[in-house]
Amino acid sequence: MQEEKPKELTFESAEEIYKQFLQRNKMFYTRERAVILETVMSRSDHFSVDELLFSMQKDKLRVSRATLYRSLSQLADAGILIEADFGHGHMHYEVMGGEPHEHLVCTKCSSVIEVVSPDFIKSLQDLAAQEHFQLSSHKTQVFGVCAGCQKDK
Amino acid sequence: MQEEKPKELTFESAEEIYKQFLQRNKMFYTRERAVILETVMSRSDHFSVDELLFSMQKDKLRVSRATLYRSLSQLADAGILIEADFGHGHMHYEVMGGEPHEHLVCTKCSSVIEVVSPDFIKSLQDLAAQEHFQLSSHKTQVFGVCAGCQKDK
DNA sequence: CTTCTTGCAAACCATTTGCATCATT
DNA sequence: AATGATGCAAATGGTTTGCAAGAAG
Repeated sequence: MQEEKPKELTFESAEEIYKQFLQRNKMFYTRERAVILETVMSRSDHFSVDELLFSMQKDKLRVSRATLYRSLSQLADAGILIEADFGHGHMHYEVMGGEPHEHLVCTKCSSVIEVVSPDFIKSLQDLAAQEHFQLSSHKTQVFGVCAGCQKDK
Repeated sequence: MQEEKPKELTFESAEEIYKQFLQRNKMFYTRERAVILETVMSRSDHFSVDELLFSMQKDKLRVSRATLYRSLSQLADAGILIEADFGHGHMHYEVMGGEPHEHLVCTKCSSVIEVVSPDFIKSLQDLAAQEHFQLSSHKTQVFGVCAGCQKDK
């Protein structure tokens, strides 16, 4: 019994999931979609569309902004990415998998603190279960003021 | 000992808070701001800017959309309103006070379920305390799929 | 009278979309 | 071939802002 680790999503497994998702929806696995998937899977942070686009341009990988928007949204539907709205005026994405965690978003300095808290997740699940509400995988954001910003009053 | 009820915010108390807030920031308590405060305090739901604007127009209360945006944002700063982003493409507001509750937001049908859960709030507070993070008053939104939408697969 | 506000219209900005061209099956 | 995807530029839609005219202190 050693399977308690959350399944890390590799490029290969994600590619398989994506291909099946596309097939199921009668869509093609194009060059652009492959490049985007690869780039996305190489990141371990939260990124915005613009950050991703710039980093791809730096690597001479050319995709249009429109295609990037379209693909990221699909990848979220396919369960490979998580969309997170930190209230910064644009979406952020992160690769699904890894330790379940929460985002503490500072409304003053905009920083995002990741917290792993099984207790909190348990109570969140209990809350959802009570209402027969099917949680979207850790999309919960907690807003407030971080320790640093409390000092600089 | 009968003071366990959360303080309900009346128009009068809110007006006092607002006036002090304005004074502190060298701003005026104008006719428009009074009308907006009054309208806002008469609501017990979550409302969008447009909903508020339309309901005011129906009552022959004329304020520009710009002023409404400016005032609602102030009222949130003053602690009279809470801004809630349900991911519907526009902000929602609700009057501060009343039972602390959470919002379960259905990502399929866009409905918002209010849940009062002291256990959850306790664990949220614990989480914040651990990180010396000062919670913004119940601004946490929980996303998922509501019971109804799980049936209509 | 000085300072702050309002309303209007224009600006903003992230995201979406129509369409002609091109790629995948 | 037939269907779906891409890139571009234009559209969308909520929110913000510059500014001239009007209220509050």
